[in-house]
Amino acid sequence: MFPKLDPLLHSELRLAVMSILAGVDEADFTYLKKQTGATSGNLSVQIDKLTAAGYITVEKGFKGKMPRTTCSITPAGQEAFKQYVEALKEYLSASK
Amino acid sequence: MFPKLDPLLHSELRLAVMSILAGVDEADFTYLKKQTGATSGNLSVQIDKLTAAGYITVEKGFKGKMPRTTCSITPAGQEAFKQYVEALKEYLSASK
DNA sequence: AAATTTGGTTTATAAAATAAACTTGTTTAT
DNA sequence: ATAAACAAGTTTATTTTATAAACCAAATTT
Repeated sequence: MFPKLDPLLHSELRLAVMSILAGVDEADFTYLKKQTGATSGNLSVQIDKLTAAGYITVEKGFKGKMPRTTCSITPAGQEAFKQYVEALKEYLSASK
Repeated sequence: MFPKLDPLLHSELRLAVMSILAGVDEADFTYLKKQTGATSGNLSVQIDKLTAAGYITVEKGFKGKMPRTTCSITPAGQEAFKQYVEALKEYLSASK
């Protein structure tokens, strides 16, 4: 009746990050930070977890002389996000 | 852009419990346990938290000689659940 | 050249989820 | 009648997460 919710996605910040990345080609660290309102530390940690899970990829480069960390969602990440949304619907609609 | 998700509801088990209670008049401990597949300990703890938050009420009685714990959602709980669902939609649809 | 800002990472702390162990009483089998 | 097994939980302990605080290196501004 209640499917398991992917613990990697069932986190406010990671979900917000995935939600952003699901809709764009790529987004850099500072953009994600601004959009989510997260602290750098928290964002850094959660990006690591999503990377370790293979849900996103991170590319480190430079914009001019300043470091730039760019994140993109992977196909596996897209799929996991989709599955999570489906699973969540079961919870939200169980009351009907 | 991303509203805060009520931490009391953003928990797999508590959400499942609330989801069930949102649709019925009342449900007892064992029913909730069967439906959610949770362990007794976990369920007990999460019920306490929902009670402390004023989202549900708990009545203890007996069915024959055996103890029976009955849970019901409160108006505050209904409202919180509704708000949570609304907030969550912002996350899920951000990619559009 | 000193102070501040940018773009982060690492480490520490607080909170949550979960599991394991225990309690109280009941039913069943011997 | 008594021991064993079960029901319905609660309490305590352990593990996992989330979050914040502190730190770092390089770049920019004053």
